Amino acid sequence: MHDTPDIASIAKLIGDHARATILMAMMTGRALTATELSRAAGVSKQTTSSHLSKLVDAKLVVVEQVGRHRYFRLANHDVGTVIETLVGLAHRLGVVHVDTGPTDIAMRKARVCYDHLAGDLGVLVHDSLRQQGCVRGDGRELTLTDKGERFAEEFGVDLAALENRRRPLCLACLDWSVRRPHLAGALGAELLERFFALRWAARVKGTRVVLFSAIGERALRQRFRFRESGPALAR
Amino acid sequence: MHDTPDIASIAKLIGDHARATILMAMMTGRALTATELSRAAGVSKQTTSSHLSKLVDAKLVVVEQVGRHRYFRLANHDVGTVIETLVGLAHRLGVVHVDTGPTDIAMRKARVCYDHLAGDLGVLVHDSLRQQGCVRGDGRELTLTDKGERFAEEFGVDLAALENRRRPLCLACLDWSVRRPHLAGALGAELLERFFALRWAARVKGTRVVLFSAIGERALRQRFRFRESGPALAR
DNA sequence: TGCATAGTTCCATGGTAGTCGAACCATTCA
DNA sequence: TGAATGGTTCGACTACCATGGAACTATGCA
Repeated sequence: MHDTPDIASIAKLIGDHARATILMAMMTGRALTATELSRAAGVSKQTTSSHLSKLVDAKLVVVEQVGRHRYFRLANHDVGTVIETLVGLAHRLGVVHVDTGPTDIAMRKARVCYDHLAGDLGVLVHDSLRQQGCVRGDGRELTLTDKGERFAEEFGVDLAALENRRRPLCLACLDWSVRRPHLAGALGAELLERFFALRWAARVKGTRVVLFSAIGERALRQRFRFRESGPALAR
Repeated sequence: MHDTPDIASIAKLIGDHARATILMAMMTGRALTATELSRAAGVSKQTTSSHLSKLVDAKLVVVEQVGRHRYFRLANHDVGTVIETLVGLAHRLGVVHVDTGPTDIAMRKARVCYDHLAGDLGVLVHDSLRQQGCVRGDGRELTLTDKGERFAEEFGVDLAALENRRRPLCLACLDWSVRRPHLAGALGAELLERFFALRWAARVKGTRVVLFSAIGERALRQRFRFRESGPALAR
């Protein structure tokens, strides 16, 4: 009992305006980049970077690296609970609006992320496969189930060839516009190849946009049916 | 961003070691004098006075004047909730402020945590209720089962009255001597009241110790039977 | 390849806030 | 009335730390 929990050091971290705003912005559950957070907090990137490293050191926040982006989010539910009770105590309401990404609608809908499909449709594919029990897994690495193997083969993917490569077959890649995972890895890349081969979609030259034809999108949505509503939200 | 609840200024107040210790000392629910608090926090009276006036200004703490004494206590239950969640988070993160001092055996055995029972016996009550299927739940919030309701009514708790309050009925509060949860929330507080009413136990004046009589402890252990291995105590 | 962007580190600066000594006021009690 | 105790105010010292400018690394894109 003389081992008093050090609530002061935690509270001190929250007790700075910039950091509090950063944490509040993360309360949406979405992962945000340092730049977005710096805008939200209204301080420079250097300052934000310093704040974020403190929050990460204290394990209040975790970070996930995707290319040159680093996505930050609350480390666990307890952190959210603390913020929540603090907000309750402050008995006021307010939501921080953060500008998330480009306004290019086509980019948001479907684009290339390295070599696989990202954007709304990429997320749809991922969610569909997960919901149908084709892939499983909590973290970044996903496992392809038996059902998933059958699905892939039916779709014309040569799994044996893919497995020969060193590359992981299935990975969850965090989408920067939707902030929810889409399918990466060897299989993710191969699926995109199939979409092109089937003439469902084509790349728009000079950009990363993937343009689906009306027929192609309909075919995609049919193949990757999504039986409703709340896709288990990324945490 | 300018209308967001100002959680930073609140957290900043808690984010100082002396003030955090003061607030923790008040978690017993007792009103304490400035001098007592200065001893608890280990700072001078002037410093304590300055801290207290800040806490009062911010309405986290209220003061009651009695003669030349001024009794300070937490302003309301929300403040206690914030501290409680912070303690929970601190433990999850494993940050404890080690303060060398005599280990008071009585405190470890049974003490008041804000307004409910903590210590070995508090943990025993929690574990018993859980093992008998009276409460369920993984996180901080627990649910009272039908069986639990019957148990509480039999024990003389007026559940209907408790449910009328805003306060959550059952919460798991992490014990910082035993590192295991005990029962908090409205029911936790009410149970402690019953223990006092039944004359099983009494508070030791001026401390947070709850002293059970031999008869009282036997009665408690009988009522909250705990089948199987004793509480695995580290240390 | 060259350019733009994301993000970090280093550093100087200025403000804020925790601390206690000393003096002061208020209450109680002998 | 004087002494003791509870508690606050004032002022000075000090340490911490949030901040952004500048320079730097790394990644992605055309």
